[in-house]
Amino acid sequence: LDSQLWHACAGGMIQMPMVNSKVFYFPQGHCEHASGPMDFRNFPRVPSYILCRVLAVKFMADPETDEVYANMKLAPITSSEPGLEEEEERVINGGEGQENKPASFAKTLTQSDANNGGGFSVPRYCAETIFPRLDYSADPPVQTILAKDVHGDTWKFRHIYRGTPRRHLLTTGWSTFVNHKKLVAGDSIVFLRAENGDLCVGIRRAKRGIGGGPESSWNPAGGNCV
Amino acid sequence: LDSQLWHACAGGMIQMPMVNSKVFYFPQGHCEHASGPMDFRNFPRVPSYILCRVLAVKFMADPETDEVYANMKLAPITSSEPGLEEEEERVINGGEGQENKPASFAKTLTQSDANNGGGFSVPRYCAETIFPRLDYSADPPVQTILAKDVHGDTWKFRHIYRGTPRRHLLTTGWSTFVNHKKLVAGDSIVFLRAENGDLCVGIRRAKRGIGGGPESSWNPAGGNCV
DNA sequence: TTGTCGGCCGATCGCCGACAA
DNA sequence: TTGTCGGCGATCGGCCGACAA
Repeated sequence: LDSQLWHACAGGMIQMPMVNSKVFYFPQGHCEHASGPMDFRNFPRVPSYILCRVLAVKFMADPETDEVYANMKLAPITSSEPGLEEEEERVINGGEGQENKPASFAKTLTQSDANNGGGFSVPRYCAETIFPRLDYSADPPVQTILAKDVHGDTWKFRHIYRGTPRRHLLTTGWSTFVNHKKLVAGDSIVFLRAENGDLCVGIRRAKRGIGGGPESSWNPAGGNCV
Repeated sequence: LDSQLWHACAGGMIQMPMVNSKVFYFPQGHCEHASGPMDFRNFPRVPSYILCRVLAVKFMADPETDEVYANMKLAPITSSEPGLEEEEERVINGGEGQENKPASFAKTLTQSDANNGGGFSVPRYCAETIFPRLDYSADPPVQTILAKDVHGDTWKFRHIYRGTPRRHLLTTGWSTFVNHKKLVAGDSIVFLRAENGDLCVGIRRAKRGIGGGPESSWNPAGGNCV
């Protein structure tokens, strides 16, 4: 899985440590994330955190849901090990340099995007910045867009600029995508222009937690250009 | 799972031994059935067959495909055990007495049954023998039919007698059934009238073996009233 | 008796601009 | 700028009798 697309799907709040950097591993946090709350007072010999060196990082995506996650290989660091202190805070950010991140855009799906008539309302900024340039001399301006998902599968969309006032829309192909990915209002879609010019598409599922609560509507990178 | 419906789905060629009867157990046959061809010459100490007593028989159906199978508990018989010779050939036939089998009917689905317009052409014999009696004074004669599948789920069909010449058809509800069960032309459907009067419905998948061969078109009970 | 076909009608899908937030 | 709505044309599902095997 492409690291750039992975980061675009994960969102701007997610930072991944580089291989060979040092991290703290929290056994209780890992355990709770994997299988729910657990009382670690029964295991007093498990330390609350362990200093580790990152041996490997693998960017993954769930074959069913497209949700991204990572596999990391960690090794505990003995206190005598020579440190590479200056490397500790390095992170993989999807691009090489600081401002070399590829352009990407995330939008949370509205009811109209997910339910109605099978169309997707494309924010102008996304259409003009991420999508291939549209020939505005045509009437109406229209083109076919190809986008690769996290599995490398290509999706075809009809991109048209129409209506009064004019706006960008994805029409034919959009509902197929929505149905196949089982998207609902509240889920987000991510468009990304890779360095080689390819257009990529990823998704972020809305939090499905019972109750949901106000925190589930707080989206670290939702609706904003990364 | 009801033993009568199980036998109707399994077909007339399938006979199940009664509990306490004696059977021969073939290890190689069992193994090949479960996991494919195997060379038993590597295991010369495994006998080719073992005389056993049937301790239990459980009639099952795959929750996904509805295909029926059985779980049997066998115990090897020591040669010194007193035999109940007269019981050896008793089988469970789904009914109690000899001619007490419930009426059932199997039909292999045609292209028209599986693909076209969502209807099912009901052979006259099935409609008149298995289905509830239709009121032929109405014009057209029509009724709603309820049928229980192997899981106990009830399916609703519109049964109508129309056309020139007149014929029995299942219309509304049929395509839902076909899609849900993923039936294709060549699969079979079994209707059965249980002793309590309930109508039941089961399915037999067509052989999907590679090549198929002529033997896959030879259906022990297909198309015939059992 | 029943498998397949074309006709046809109604439901749904999905593209559209109007309008307003 | 863009979310939602009603309109409406195209497509599809599915019920029908005709016809022939």
